[in-house]
Amino acid sequence: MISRIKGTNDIIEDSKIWKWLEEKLKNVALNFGFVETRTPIFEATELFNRSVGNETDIVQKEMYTFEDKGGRSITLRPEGTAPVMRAFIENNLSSKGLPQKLFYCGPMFRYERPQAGRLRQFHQFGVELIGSALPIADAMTILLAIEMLKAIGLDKFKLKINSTGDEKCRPNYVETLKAYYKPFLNDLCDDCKVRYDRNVLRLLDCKKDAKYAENAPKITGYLCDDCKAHFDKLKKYLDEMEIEYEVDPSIVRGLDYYTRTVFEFKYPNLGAQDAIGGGGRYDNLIEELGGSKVPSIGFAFGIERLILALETEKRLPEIEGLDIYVISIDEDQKIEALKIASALSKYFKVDVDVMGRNVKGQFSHASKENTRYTVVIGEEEIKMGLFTLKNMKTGEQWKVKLSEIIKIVSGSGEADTSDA
RNA sequence: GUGGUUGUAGCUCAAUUGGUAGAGUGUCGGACUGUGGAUCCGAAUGUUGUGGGUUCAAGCCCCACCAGCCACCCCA
Repeated sequence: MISRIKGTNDIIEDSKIWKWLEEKLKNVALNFGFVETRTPIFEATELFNRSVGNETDIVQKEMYTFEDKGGRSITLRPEGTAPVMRAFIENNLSSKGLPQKLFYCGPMFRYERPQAGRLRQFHQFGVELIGSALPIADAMTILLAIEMLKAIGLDKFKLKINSTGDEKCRPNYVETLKAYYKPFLNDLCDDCKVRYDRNVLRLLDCKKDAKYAENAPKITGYLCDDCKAHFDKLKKYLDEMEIEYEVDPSIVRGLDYYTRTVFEFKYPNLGAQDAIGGGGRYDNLIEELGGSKVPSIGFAFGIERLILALETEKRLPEIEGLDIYVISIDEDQKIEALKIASALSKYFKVDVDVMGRNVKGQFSHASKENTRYTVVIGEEEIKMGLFTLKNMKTGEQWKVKLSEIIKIVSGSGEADTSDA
């Protein structure tokens, strides 16, 4: 037997839940004026090296990179923002006016050790608000994310925000942090020794060396005036919208392109993989990718993690069953049943027997499929020109015409004939 | 990538010191030859994750690999 690749999933029965979830998220985004984008699943490796950052874990060890037959280096996208920004530049979207409000939904790939809530192919729903440097754009983005969580019935999330500064103030902070950590350098874990040179900010969220991070200088104390004003204003906006949040200086994010605002949504009882979504501002990314300077902000949710959260909350939607199952008594009525089902399928979700089950078996199957009504066709019905319609919940049944079936099942009429 | 743990029917799990693999549930059928969800009866389904090894004999012991889970790392 050939089995699926480690860290991937077949979504079969759950596809109904996925569809429900994606529709909900999509509708919120559409109602806020966002437009769906679909960019390729693979991109030039260079795109991620330059945007996500050469020193990040994603680029260093998690990318699915290969050479195609033309000798080009290709990478399966590990995240959604860089491809969308590439498309923004390539399609000259800024000429259509700013802001551009885009969303995307699809698979991402990272080569990591799988565990619950962490897969090698996983799915993200992401939103990008492109073109504004104002804190009101941050507020709108975060509001949108919260509206989405509420729309699917998740309300126990924790919003954590932080500011990582910009090119003016971050270098100072990095120096300050290095100076602080220097005396402990030999005591730090091996990972942190490497991080010290590569990306000192990462030291802050190391669990092993948390004791040093506690007393480390906080970036919020080292922001330049502009960054501080931006952050203060965002907090004020969130307060005014009565959005609860926690300022968490350890939120650094693992992608290099973030500037100023970063945020994460955590959800309780999900184990170690409890971040259901996250995002931030990226004011220099488009410029770094060869476009003009277009400040932007965005975020992404992990679909699998949202579903895990819904499971822990027991908030998964009830999957609707069939409206009508058309039952044939004998072989003779099989084709008639199919014709009737076909006519009814214009209005309802319908099914007929293709397994040659007897009457009892067909009822039983209809029941198992959560069917609302059954229509029975036998010799008797064909002779009378009427069908037997049965309400599977109440057990009531009537002899009715086809037009009557449509009325009753669609809920716009009661049966006007009785006895069966 | 590191450490730990688990893998038996579609699903949940049994199987004594190593001695020919079982139950519940689900599926299908019958009791009920035109009526489901209740009850009773019956049937089918396994290379015990894969491949080696030890042994008269391996689901059980040993090795390797694969996969899941937990934690690290990191993030969605």
